Amino acid sequence: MRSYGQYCALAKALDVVGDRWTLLIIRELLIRGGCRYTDLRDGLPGIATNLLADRLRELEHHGIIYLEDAPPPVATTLFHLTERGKELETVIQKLGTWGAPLLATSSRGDAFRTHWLVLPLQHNLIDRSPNERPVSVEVRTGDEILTLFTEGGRVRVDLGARPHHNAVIHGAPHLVMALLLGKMELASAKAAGLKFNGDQKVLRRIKPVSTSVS
Amino acid sequence: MRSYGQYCALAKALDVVGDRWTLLIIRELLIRGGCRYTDLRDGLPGIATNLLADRLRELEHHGIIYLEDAPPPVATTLFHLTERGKELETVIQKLGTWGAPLLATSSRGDAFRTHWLVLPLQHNLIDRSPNERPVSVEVRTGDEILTLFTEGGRVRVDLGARPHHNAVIHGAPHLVMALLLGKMELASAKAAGLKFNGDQKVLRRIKPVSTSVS
DNA sequence: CCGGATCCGGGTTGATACTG
DNA sequence: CAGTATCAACCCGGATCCGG
Repeated sequence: MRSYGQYCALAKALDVVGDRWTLLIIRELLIRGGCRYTDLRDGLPGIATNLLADRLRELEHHGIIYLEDAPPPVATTLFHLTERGKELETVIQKLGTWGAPLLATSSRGDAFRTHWLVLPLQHNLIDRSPNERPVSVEVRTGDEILTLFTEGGRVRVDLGARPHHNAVIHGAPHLVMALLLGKMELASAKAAGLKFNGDQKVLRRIKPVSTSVS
Repeated sequence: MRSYGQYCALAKALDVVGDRWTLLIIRELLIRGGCRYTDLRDGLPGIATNLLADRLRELEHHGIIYLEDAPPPVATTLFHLTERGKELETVIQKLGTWGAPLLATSSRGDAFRTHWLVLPLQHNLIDRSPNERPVSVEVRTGDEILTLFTEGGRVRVDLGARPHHNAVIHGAPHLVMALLLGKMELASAKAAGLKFNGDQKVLRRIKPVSTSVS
């Protein structure tokens, strides 16, 4: 992208991360940590492969990501965020919070990846009973499985299943989000097709930070 | 901009404000309030007039701005942010904070407008002695004049001069910012060409929030 | 299969000129 | 003052190809 050429911090930030796809690439790296080229392409449906290669080059040049030559058995290069790159998490969180209301009117043809739920869930959920024993919830939606678990008053969200969990939520992404973010009661969500098994007390314990939307 | 087509709040936000120039237009409206078309063009050096017209149309369509037909004496249309548009201030503040370190290595040919300093100053300065009588500082840099004044523990930054002020700072933008944001001592700033007249105590009273950069 | 590079058609941007 | 019109240059998306 051509530089705005303005002596302004916002313009300078956009010179680096204002390109199309750039912030979405950083979203992927924030969620998943080190990624292979193909992992990124899978998490960014619609991106052209030459654009992904271009963006990764620019991001490395700007010190936002670095490349790791993974040792054998994998023998591939992994892309990681630098510390400077990780500092973009607050930017992405604010943009996501602002954009969350737009999901309500989302078109049905939208692509979806389960791991996209990690950041909004992690930013909005807290453990209301941090002194009781830890609990975890398995979330089955889309093509992958997420696990929510309490940890030090916070709620961590990880990709993949765990051997133990106190409850399982299974259903369409918007129903899962509406239930967990307190926009819908369990009964309504079930009526809309969501399935819930296990201890319902976890829903009173894992709650959104406030009445916030995203 | 073509939609990313992803069921993700970040992608939806970028569908609306991810276009080139869009966030800079919102910056202008945040700083100055209602603007005429020409005000916006002047505050966005480098933008093509057809792009400005396109972006304003899209922003109105998305409910980020609205048009006001200013009554005579001015008899022109003014562009305003809606409440939804004003909610982007936190996004812009985070992006600006992230981008602030990039100003250090800024090229000398960058365009500059004095009012671009309003948001970074207002976000980073507080009144360390909110119970004493209010003070104000006139800042002369670039082509316009700013006035800083304490108000309820905060520091407000407005465009234009005031009849009364306790001190005047006059010099290059980067020196003004370095002094006010605590990155440079007054003596060093003066040695670099900054001029300071009036009560130096205001510099111990109007201070950056922390050691933050932007 | 992985990590791209190359090519091409179409859409977007930027500069300038022009108009009500 | 507030845009529209025009057009060249650039960028994007999709497809294909290629070396490890």
